[in-house]
Amino acid sequence: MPKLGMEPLRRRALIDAAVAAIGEAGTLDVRMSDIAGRAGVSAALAHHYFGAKDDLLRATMRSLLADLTRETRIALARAVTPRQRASAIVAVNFSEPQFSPDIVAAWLAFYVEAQRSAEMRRLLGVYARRLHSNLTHALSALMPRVQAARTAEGVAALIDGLYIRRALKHGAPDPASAIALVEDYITLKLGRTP
Amino acid sequence: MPKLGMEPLRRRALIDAAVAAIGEAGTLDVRMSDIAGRAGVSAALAHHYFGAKDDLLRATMRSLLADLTRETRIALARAVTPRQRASAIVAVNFSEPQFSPDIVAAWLAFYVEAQRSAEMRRLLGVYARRLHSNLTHALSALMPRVQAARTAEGVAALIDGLYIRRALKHGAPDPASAIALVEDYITLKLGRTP
Amino acid sequence: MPKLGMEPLRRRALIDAAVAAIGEAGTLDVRMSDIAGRAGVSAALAHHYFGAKDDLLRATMRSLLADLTRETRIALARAVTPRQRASAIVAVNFSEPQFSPDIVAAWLAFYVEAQRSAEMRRLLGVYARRLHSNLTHALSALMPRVQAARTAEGVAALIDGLYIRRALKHGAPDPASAIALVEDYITLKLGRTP
Amino acid sequence: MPKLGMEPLRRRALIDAAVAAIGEAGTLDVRMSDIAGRAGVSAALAHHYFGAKDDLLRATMRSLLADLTRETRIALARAVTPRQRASAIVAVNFSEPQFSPDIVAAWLAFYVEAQRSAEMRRLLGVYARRLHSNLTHALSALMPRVQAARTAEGVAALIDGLYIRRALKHGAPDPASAIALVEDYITLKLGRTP
DNA sequence: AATGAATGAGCCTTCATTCAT
DNA sequence: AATGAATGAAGGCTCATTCAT
Repeated sequence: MPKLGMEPLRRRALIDAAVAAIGEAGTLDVRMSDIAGRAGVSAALAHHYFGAKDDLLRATMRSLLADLTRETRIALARAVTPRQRASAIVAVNFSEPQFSPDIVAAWLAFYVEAQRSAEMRRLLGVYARRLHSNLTHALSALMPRVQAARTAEGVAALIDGLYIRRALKHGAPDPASAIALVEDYITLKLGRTP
Repeated sequence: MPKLGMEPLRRRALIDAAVAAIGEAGTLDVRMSDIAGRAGVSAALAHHYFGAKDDLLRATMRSLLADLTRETRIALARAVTPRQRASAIVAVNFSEPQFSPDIVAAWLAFYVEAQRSAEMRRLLGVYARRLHSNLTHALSALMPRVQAARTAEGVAALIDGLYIRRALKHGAPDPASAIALVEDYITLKLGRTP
Repeated sequence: MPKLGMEPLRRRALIDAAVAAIGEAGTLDVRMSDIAGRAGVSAALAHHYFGAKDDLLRATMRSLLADLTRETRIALARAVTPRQRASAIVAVNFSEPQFSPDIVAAWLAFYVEAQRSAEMRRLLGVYARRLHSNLTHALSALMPRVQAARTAEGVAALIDGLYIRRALKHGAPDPASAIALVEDYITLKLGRTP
Repeated sequence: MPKLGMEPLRRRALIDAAVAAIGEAGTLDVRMSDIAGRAGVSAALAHHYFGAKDDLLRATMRSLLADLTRETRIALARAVTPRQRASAIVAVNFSEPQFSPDIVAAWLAFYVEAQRSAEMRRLLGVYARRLHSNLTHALSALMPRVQAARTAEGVAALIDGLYIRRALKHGAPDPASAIALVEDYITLKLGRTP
């Protein structure tokens, strides 16, 4: 009987290493051997478990999406009022580790890749629609539906903008002020103080 | 009898070709031979005029920045009131050809590269600070300086976010609705300020 | 409590799997893991029993040779007259499973490998000399020895040629017409000899 | 003006080098860098001119086929009687450089590859059909058409068989005795002494 | 007896860059 | 001024082989 059960551990380690490598480099253009090295294994093993580099990258992106989805679900479950639901969605996007420089940079790298890869585009599209849908749903209780959808777009754009600025350290928004900026926007749209 | 005065023409053609190639690919990871081919010359000539690929890329980015700077200067010169100045800055960022898909994608590509290249980071920093300064200056006539700076940050983030969403076709904002979104934000901030 | 007596079973299964894999691929360039998989075991086990890939291939070739040798011996034992002996040798080469596409393709693959491997060359040489010797011996009773040797060469060349054409499906000779072709050749040579 | 006109020279040199490398190795499994090295250039240049390894191999096979086709055409043009035409076809297949060990081994390697590559199979099929057609046509003037076709098959099989035996040095047929063997077969089928 | 785990070596391929003309 | 020719360096991927259990 050989050493057993390494596969899930290695897959996890390789995906984590990929996030770290991509986040640090700010691009998907990292070497398989770098990723593998960070995970403490050979490049050959990465290929053994994932096939080609693209497969590992796809798995990595799915992992990022899954993390965000899970965190969002948890945060939404805690929220009671519609306003709290909207705030919960915003908060998750700027919470640790989602808003850590590496994760943010990795997100940006996948965004860029989505311009070329249909699969990446599809995955990001799913996330974008869910974010929009969640926001619109929460805000619809507080304003007309059309207004809610429009506000959701503004919030989504703000989140993306703050992400890219975080990645580039332009005005390097810290989580608290990022949240404050978006909350302020929502509050203004609601037309009353929180 | 060599053709004289070709240098400026070739440099311009190569830079334009670089913008087109990068914009189409959505990344700086395009071949020198592709760029040169679009400009109708050989890759060797591109090296002759620019040295290394990095040099051509830097020149290309400077060109994008110069275009935006020039357009901004022109638009600001036309504006009379502070409110018009703010709107002018916003409008330029969403006017043709700045907000065309290729230009937007090229911007995004350079943003990403800035994570690695100090020179790119410096160039983008100059632009970011100028945008922020211009906005803050215009808005300071309409609200307290601290509020103005804060609003400028929001506007900048919105612009970046709308750019990335344009590049990815997430909600694919058209110029008019993008401008409306940002103008709405400014108007809200103004109305709430006093 | 390890299973006992598995070795001969595994070796046989692996050799059979090698023949099948090589025959299907038409080359020795098949993966150890493919061969092992066909035998229902891991690649590591194949190494355990055979050492290196080359060793397994050599054993596989010996197996093919042994099969052919055995069949030839049986067929020759049944033959009574010299003419029958010649026909028996021919018939064996085109009988099942010797002339089945996979076996034929495997033979061809080993032929090719013999250009590089001295051991393969030696093994094939033994078989070639025995074929020639058997044919010459049978035909010597019917024609002068020199003529018999020459005819044996023609028969051997025909057999090789029909094998390669079978492997490539050039004119895709079926067993019956292949035999007819070679028998016709022998008959012609016999009729002309006296 | 750069150094010009190297392309046809390099392509020719690379194809010749490929034939030599393949002929020596007895397989298509040779390194691009080996082929390029024999041609006195880098592997990168081979890719520059041919694209992928497969493309170079296809071009190499086409070259072998073209050589044989050309030689056959020349030889047929010289022949007067049908019997001479048949002999001419045979003679070409065993003439220099067609029957030189390297060329023969290269042919064999491509034969083997044809089991996997549809393109190779197609190319070889064209050649096989032309050989058969040429032979049948020549022999049809001397015997019934059905007999002629059957004899052509025998001749083709003999040629293939003698090629493979040449490649493997089994009985290592020299050109003269190879021709004699095939001519003898044709003569026997014609039913009369030459 | 048997295998999952793991890797080193090797090859194809790409591409920026240089050079001679 | 311009380019075809040419290459070195680098990265992805495959596969036989070894090892610990």
